[in-house]
Amino acid sequence: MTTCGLARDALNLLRERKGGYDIVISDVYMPDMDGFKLLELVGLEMDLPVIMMSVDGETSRVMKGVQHGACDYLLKPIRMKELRNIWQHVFRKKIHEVRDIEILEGNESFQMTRNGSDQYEDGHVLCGEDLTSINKRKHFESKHDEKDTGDSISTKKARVVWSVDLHQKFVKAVNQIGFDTTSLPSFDGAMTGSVCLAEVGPKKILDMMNVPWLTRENVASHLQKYRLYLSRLQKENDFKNPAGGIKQSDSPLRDSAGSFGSQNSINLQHNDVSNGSYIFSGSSLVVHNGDPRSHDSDRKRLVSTPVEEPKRTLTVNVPNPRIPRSSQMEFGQPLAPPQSEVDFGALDSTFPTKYPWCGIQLKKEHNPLHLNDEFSHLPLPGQKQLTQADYPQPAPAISSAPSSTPSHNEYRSNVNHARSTAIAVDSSPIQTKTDVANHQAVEPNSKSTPSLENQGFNMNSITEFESSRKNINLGMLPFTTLEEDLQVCWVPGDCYMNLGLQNIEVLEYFDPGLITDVPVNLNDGLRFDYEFYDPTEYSLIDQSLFIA
DNA sequence: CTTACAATAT
DNA sequence: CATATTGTAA
Repeated sequence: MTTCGLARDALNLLRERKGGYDIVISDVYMPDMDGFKLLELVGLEMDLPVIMMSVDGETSRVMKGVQHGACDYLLKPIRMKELRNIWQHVFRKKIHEVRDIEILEGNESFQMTRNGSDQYEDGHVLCGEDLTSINKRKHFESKHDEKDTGDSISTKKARVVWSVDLHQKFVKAVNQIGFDTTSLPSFDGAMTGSVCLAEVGPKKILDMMNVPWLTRENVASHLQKYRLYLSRLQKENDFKNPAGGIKQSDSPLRDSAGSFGSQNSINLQHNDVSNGSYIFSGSSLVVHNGDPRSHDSDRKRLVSTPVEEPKRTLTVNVPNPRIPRSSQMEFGQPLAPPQSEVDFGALDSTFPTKYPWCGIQLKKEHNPLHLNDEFSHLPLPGQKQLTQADYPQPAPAISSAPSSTPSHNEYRSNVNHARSTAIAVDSSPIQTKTDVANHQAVEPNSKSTPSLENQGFNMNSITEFESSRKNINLGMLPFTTLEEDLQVCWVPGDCYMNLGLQNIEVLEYFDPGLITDVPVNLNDGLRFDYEFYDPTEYSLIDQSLFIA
């Protein structure tokens, strides 16, 4: 990527190296030339997509840009999201040229540029930046205006997204390693598991995963998170059956792992490139009876959980001092074949069974399972991120595909909230009723057109989500005793990633009819990664492109 | 403003 | 390599 302070310079570069650049991003206001003039010249002399940007969002100006041939007009505090989408312009163009090729690498290729045969994709940015407007946009920008923008963007290391897909690989690797080393997974014995884990290191995992661009650090970081997650799960389990419960806990864990595997299979392959986005439909499928609202289920789960064991929650706070990491042990159980889709099935089965009870308290035993499930979810959360973002397209498909695969939702939303919830929860007792009311109000929409709404996404919903959960809980358990409340809180923590399990439970919970209310929440949850695709942008993109 | 994630430092 | 800290994004 090349940045220029003056339009003339940019023009000269473009003329010198025709073919050396793929896209031009220009500010409307530049010291030496009007952005529209540049746009015009570029349009006349070369066939490059030009994107205009400015702090000025006045329609007349935007229109002018478009009329002069700009393929996009970005308002200045430009966000990564928007930048992620500009590659589309290049892509579209290239497609015509039959130069597809690596496009695919997509994600990163776009900004980082890989020099490959193609020279590179450079965009050159001309701009006088007015960073001023920007919020955080940073110091870097302040320094050298123009360059900074471009540089900062390109420079920044792309964050790894740990899509479901990726996470699956990760889990698989962990399990395999554990498996091999221990060699005898046969028992549930936590010990074994723990041992295995101990042996598992980022390096090995990285090797196993076989994902080229991933670094050891990435894996290490994720592993850290994963372990935390595990420990958390363990804690919960411990509480549940501190002494005897062992069995249950173990098995469940395994299941969870397996579930992941299953999901993987389901996932799309596009992912590799970058999409992690959609992937896991599997879980969702399991969850709902047909409804696409995967999220809902999660939340529901929360609800259910509370029901399950209220008392403990209290204790929870002071949970077992037990070995913190012990949790891993369970985890270690990887023994169970990772791939097992079976687990999934199991889940499903559970679902029905639970269903019946739904009424109120399903409980306990399942919990452990749930936890596991949750685990699996972990991976999902990250999806949005940059890297993946680029590729996108599939997402839309999801929406379209609705009937068949309502499932694709993303877990991630759930994940994030979990903790917050916990906190919030405490307070919740009081609020509960009110929340519920609100929640319901919202719901209506979702119900009417679940799929649509999903697409529509609810970006904001986070808060709503949480509230919704609470509501649900409340709704479910009007009485919620203090204890219950506590549980609620507790659960959330666990939740981190849970989807499937929660979903299941939720369903049960809901089935009774609560569902009607609940559903709304679910929809919200669905929102997907949608964000990537702006509706507008989306339109821009030709689906055909992807298809190709 | 908070939470959660991934990166980076220790 | 594990854990703690930091920086960001939602």
